[in-house]
Amino acid sequence: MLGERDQLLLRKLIELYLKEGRPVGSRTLSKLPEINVSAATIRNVMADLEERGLIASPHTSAGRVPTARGLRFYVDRFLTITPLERAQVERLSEALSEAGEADAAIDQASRLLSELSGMVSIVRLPDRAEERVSRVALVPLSERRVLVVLVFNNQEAENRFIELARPLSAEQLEKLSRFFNEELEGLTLREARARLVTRMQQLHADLNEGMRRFIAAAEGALARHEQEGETLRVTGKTRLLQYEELADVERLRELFATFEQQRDLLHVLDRSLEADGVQVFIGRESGVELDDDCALVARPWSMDDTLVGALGVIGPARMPYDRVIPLVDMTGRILESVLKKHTPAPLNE
Amino acid sequence: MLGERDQLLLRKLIELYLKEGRPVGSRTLSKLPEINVSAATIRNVMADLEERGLIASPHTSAGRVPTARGLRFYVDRFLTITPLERAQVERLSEALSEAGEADAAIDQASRLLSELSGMVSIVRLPDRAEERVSRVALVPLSERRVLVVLVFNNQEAENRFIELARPLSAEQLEKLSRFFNEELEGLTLREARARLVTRMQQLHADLNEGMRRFIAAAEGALARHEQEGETLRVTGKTRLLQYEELADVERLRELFATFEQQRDLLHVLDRSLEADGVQVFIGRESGVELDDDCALVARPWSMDDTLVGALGVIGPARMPYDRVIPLVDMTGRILESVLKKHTPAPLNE
DNA sequence: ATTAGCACTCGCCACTGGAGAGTGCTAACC
DNA sequence: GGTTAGCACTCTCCAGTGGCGAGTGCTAAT
Repeated sequence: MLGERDQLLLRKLIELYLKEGRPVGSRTLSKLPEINVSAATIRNVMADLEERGLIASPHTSAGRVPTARGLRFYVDRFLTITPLERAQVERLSEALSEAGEADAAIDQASRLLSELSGMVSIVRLPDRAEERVSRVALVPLSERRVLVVLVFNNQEAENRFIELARPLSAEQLEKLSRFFNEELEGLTLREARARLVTRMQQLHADLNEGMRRFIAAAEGALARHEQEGETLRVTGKTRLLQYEELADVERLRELFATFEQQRDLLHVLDRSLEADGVQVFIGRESGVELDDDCALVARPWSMDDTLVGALGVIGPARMPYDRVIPLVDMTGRILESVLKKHTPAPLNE
Repeated sequence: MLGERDQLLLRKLIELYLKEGRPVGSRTLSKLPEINVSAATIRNVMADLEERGLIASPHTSAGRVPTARGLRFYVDRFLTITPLERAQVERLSEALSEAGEADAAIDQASRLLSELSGMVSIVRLPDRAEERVSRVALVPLSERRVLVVLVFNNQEAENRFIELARPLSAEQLEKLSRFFNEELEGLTLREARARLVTRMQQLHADLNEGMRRFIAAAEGALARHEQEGETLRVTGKTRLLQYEELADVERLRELFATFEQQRDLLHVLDRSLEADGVQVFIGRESGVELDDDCALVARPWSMDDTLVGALGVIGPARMPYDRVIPLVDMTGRILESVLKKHTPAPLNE
């Protein structure tokens, strides 16, 4: 176990390091008002802390720097979180409510998260293929062109254009429209597609050529989304340039490569889904190819009590956790509350 | 005027520089098979070229490097353009046609432009507020919620959700739908908004409270787009990290800042609208805060014979112009042809 | 007009030595 | 026995040095 004094020293060392970004020496620490022992004593303590893997010295004569493990210890035991400033909370609320669609709200969340933290934000998007269709509308545009509007959860819509081999009459469209709404409502995109395929076979006799073709085309249009699969939004990569500890082109390149390779990032975010509330991953802890002096602060978010995504920021391990953690938390909360606003309600027809 | 031999030397120097990226010395040039004069003579010529501002030496003993002006001269006089490889053309065609909506096609163009050139691509988007509404559809979602679908040029659609203070009947919606389609078809978003305001006043007596409110809400929803104003898409910033000549964090930061500040970029792109065909801006020529060793290759693009945007790439001034120019040109052409595919046609109702 | 020759300049690199910061160890102290 | 002062040691950082290679400008000869 760590003694009282050892903990105090570790804490002060880390706080200084977070503030200054440079290795902290025994002399510097000994001058702090809270600390009444001499530099020599501190050196002894430091040797202990180093042995336990909590701090390390970059080289023989350069003071100590907290290791990932040290930072972990700090975050778990010492950190006191400053509540978010009201101005920031209001800014977040406003920006997210103003955005009309869910997608726009998520976009705003990502942008603000990056701006307010000064780091890179990552947001895992809900899988559109898992959202439930609440309404389908067919809009005839010309003889041979129809717009299919898919509405999800009554709060988000997607458009698909369909080119017809031959014209459809207004009645046929009307019939198709009823068909789609009856068959697909409440299904996920994935299920909807499967249903269309099945029904096409069952109803083969009842449908004429044109309608069959249309349904087939619609099924193809539904499929489009699956391959797109943009499931992660990364915003503000540029901001990393301003951190001295990363001011190395080679390093930056690696980091950026990690961002492009979204697979790894997804994996970490998935891990953050396991717990609720904000989680902090420091250095390699995350399992990603993240440098030991990078950290990720993430939080899952849900729609209608189902986890659908996660959001967070990535930055240097030396970040102001006391401000970043509440920021991520609050952004998640606000996003959730905004997306909850429009719960599906029955349609009066 | 430059003599025959001087031009040959300038040309060879630039070609070597473009290939190797290092300053080119007189000895190196003298060894080329095309060149039958000695290094000393070349040195004399070089002194002349330097006086004319076509080349410069980074320092006393480092060979010569073309200046922005020299590159300009090269591009205008010497450059022979390699036609684009068929594989690339096909890749572009396919990717752009597959994308259903215009927006997605533009997105693809931007992505591919960046990927194939290995540099940053920029695309100026058509101003949505200037596109013509071809159809408006109202989709009731619940008692108090309606989805408004705006279709532009029959090939792109946008969704707006409207929250009603009080429910509207199916007949009222039907009436509103006819009203919108009759009033707004063929107008730009901007005009449409103005029209709504005028008509509201004229028809005040004929409309009931609920319908008035709805129209007012619709007018507000139309307005939303104007403030958004994302008019520029920049893709592939990360790629700049790989160029040695920019391998300096300070430099990169400045460049990235230029990209964020879209105003300047827009300005250059606007200049490229003046001429038709591909244009090359080298260094400060562009008027942007671009480093002297950056260049922009851009081309306007149009829909239905009206200029609506521009697209291009930004990269180091030392770029393979012979490949980049046809790439930008072809991407523009293909984009235009894809967007032309669906010309508005009368609706059979 | 062209060329060979030569002194000169400059960037690059490896090496050097001194200053500053911080450590570990030891011996003295309370 | 924990704490402290003292001291030798180590390492980074920086400025200065000198040799090497590349390339130039000038001059004198062709």
